[in-house]
Order: sequence, then C-alpha cells, then structure tokens
Amino acid sequence: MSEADVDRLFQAFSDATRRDIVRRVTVADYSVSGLAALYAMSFAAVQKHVAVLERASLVTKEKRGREQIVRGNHEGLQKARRLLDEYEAIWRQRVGRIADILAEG
Amino acid sequence: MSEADVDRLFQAFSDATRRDIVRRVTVADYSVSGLAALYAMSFAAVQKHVAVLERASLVTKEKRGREQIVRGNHEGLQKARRLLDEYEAIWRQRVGRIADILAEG
DNA sequence: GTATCGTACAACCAAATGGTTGTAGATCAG
DNA sequence: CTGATCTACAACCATTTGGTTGTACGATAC
Repeated sequence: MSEADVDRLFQAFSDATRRDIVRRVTVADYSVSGLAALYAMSFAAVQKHVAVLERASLVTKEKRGREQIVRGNHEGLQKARRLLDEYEAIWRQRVGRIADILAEG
Repeated sequence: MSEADVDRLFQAFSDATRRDIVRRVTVADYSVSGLAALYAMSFAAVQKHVAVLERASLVTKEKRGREQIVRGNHEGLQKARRLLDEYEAIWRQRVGRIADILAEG
C-alpha cells in the first residue's frame, strides 16, 4: 500500500457523513439514493462521499438494475486497523525501552 | 469525543509527513526545528503539521529553554484505534447474523 | 412510446489545506 | 550588549474539499 493509499484511507474516515455511511452499509445494503435520503444534502454530494469511500477501498458498488448498491468493504477497514496497530507497536517498544532503563538504574 | 474531534484525529493521520512525525516523536524527542531539518519543506510548514497533530491529541509540546520539545501522545492514538475497533465490531455482528441465517436455512 | 427513477458527471463556488515568505519575540552564546 | 537560534504568527498563494445546480443517459413502470 502506497503512502497515497494511506492518505486516502484516513482522509476518507475524516468526515462524519462518510463514517456514518460506512456504518450503515456495513449493517445493511443501500442504494446511493437510499443513502442520499438519510442526509440533509444533495444526491450529488452523497454520491461524491461514496466515491471517496470507494477510492479508499472502504466501500464497493454493485449495479442492480438501475440502482447501484453500496456495501461495506472489510479490506479497507482492516488496512486502517493494521496501520494503527503498527503505531501502537512502536509505542510498546518505547515503553519497553524505558522499562529496561529503569530496571538497569 | 465529538464528531469534530474524530474528524481532526483522522484528518491528522491523512498526511504522510504527519504520520512520519508521529513515528519519530514516539521513538525519540525532537524539537520543532529538529523535525524541520528532516523534511524538504520550510520550518513554518513543519510547525503547522505539528500544530495539526497537537490539536488532534497525537502529540504534545513542552518548552525547554528556547526549544519546544515534541513528544508522541498515546491518548490520540488509542482513541483512533478504539474507533476502528468499533467499526470492526459492527462487521463481526454482521458476519454473525449472516452465519445465523445460514444456520437456520 | 413516454414519463419517471437512479445514476453519472460537469461546472461552479466558498472554505479549508498545504505550502511559501517575512516579521517579531525569547532565549542562549560570546 | 550583540548576534545567532528557536519559535510563533501573519499574510499570501495554489490546490483540494465539500457543497451546489444542471444536464444527460440507461433502466423501469405505465
């Protein structure tokens, strides 16, 4: 995963509407217009949010008749979690070093 | 934590320079100018990145003489991880429901 | 066929973002 | 005291972001 991919991933999570979309489509299927009905903004605005989530691999779209069904994509979420886990690991290493120093002294 | 706080948190993570700063200051102490020396951009630009990280609770600053020491702040990182864990939990619930339906059928 | 629905996409706009330079205030070294 | 260093912050600029409206087109309903 490139740095640009990571940028897209966290940037996608940095908007409350998009986080809400991710939650909704993980629980149930929604068409784009079904999602748009939930928010106080235009259809086109929601469409753009979905596109941002799609580029970040947090959501997939599947055509069904004239509708486009949006579904949660576990892949993107897992990537984000693994990344934060790496930072956590760096922290634990630091804490470990400090503990070692205290043990020596 | 407000939605705006979450916005700030993920937005702070959505830039490669800022992610690198977080890694660095978790491992060792850096002054702002010490960090600035690492990147091909102006001091002021790095200063702004540090400010973004500070508002997101991913970093703290502490004055030491004329320097400002930047340190990693575990609090923000933990918050981010917990948030992603919530999304993961929603996923597991979904997978569980599907498994139940399959078991019934 | 015609009207409607769901979607895509372009054009536009205001505000935020990520960068710059320049100025000014503290603090430290000599 | 003087000069160098570290930081803060304002002003500015180009690009991106998050929103809007309008247009066009495929799929569905009647």
